Amino acid sequence: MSPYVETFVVHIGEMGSRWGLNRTLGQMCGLLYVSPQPLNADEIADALSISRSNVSMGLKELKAWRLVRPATITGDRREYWTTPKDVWEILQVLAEERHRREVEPTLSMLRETLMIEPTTENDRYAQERLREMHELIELLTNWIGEIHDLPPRTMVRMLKLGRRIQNLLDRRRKSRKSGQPTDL
Amino acid sequence: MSPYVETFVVHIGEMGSRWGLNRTLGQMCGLLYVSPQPLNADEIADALSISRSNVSMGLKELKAWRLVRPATITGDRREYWTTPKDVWEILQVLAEERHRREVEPTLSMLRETLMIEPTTENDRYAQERLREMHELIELLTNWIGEIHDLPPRTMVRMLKLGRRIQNLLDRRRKSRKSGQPTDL
DNA sequence: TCTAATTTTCAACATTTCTTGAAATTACTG
DNA sequence: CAGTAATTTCAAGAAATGTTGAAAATTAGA
Repeated sequence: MSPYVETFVVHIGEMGSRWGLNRTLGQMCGLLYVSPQPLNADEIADALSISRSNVSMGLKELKAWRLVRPATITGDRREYWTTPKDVWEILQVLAEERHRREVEPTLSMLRETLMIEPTTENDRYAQERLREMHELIELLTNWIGEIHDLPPRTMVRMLKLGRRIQNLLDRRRKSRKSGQPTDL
Repeated sequence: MSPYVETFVVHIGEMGSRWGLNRTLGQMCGLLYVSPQPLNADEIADALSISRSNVSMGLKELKAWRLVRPATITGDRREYWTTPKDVWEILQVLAEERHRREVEPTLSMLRETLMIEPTTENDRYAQERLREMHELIELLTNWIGEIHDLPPRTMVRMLKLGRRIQNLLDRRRKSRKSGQPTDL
């Protein structure tokens, strides 16, 4: 690995642990991301100075994260691997997977717990807190779900709009109030 | 702890580790969140069956996360603790702190690395990947920063709007194209 | 200022998570 | 179908993280 690539890979490794992966998984992703060609398991092990079996387990996990995909190199029997090169796609996948692992289980738990009838005063208070938590998380989840399906161009327009979204919303409200027809 | 509260606290503990905290930190937050009154360190240790010193260290970390705040109980010398009761506020704090820990260091690293002149063909390719990554992350970061300062009411409106945001944006583009004056 | 209640620190211990080499499995090729 | 190349599994060891009690430090009030 060139020093240039190494700086990046080492850093992504450190971050990896914070992003729900771990150091090795992060490094593997980083390496594949900046590699012009797909790499095979031995090349990865070699570049990162880790064992071949570690790479095998890492790839297995990264497949589960949908962060690597196989690439066939003609005339070579070994499997080659790469990441998506589109950052937007990577971030989207990361966000989805984290949502699945970090939010969905909590939503289920909240729904289930809210079915139980609280008996004491304290439990009644707790239930109220749980209800609020459930409501907001569900609202956010639905929003993200809807936003997710927007075409990338719309997405970029929204991002570039930034806080001026407020004007747009104000304007919309005004026009609705005044009874004008709207296409929304 | 009542079984009702325990279900919740145990679950938040499990999730805690995925949210960048750890089991104990998660449990402490969960407990304080559903407690009608603030609790002191001994009460926390007792409820969660962990050592007093563990609670002390946990509170220290949770202070750094801005997830707990002290509350004074008159006529008691001990310190009492609680979490914000507003879920929105909690999620916002969590998001901010995670951004600070998970995104900002990466942005710095990318900026620094992009200053270096790549020498080989491979490094040049890597730099291109880094540049794309930097660009998108910066765009997203700025957007989140702007959105963050919106008043909660605007926020809720935007959330409720969901994917219909697309119509709004289409409409705006049309009116700009046709040369009409706009307040945006 | 002194005392006792409370909180914090820290180094040893416990637990969890990660890494590895060897063995087993799978997948090609002649 | 052998035979070999490539990959995966797994149990043992290594490293990293979390937890604890004892002791030090801090604090509030007498």
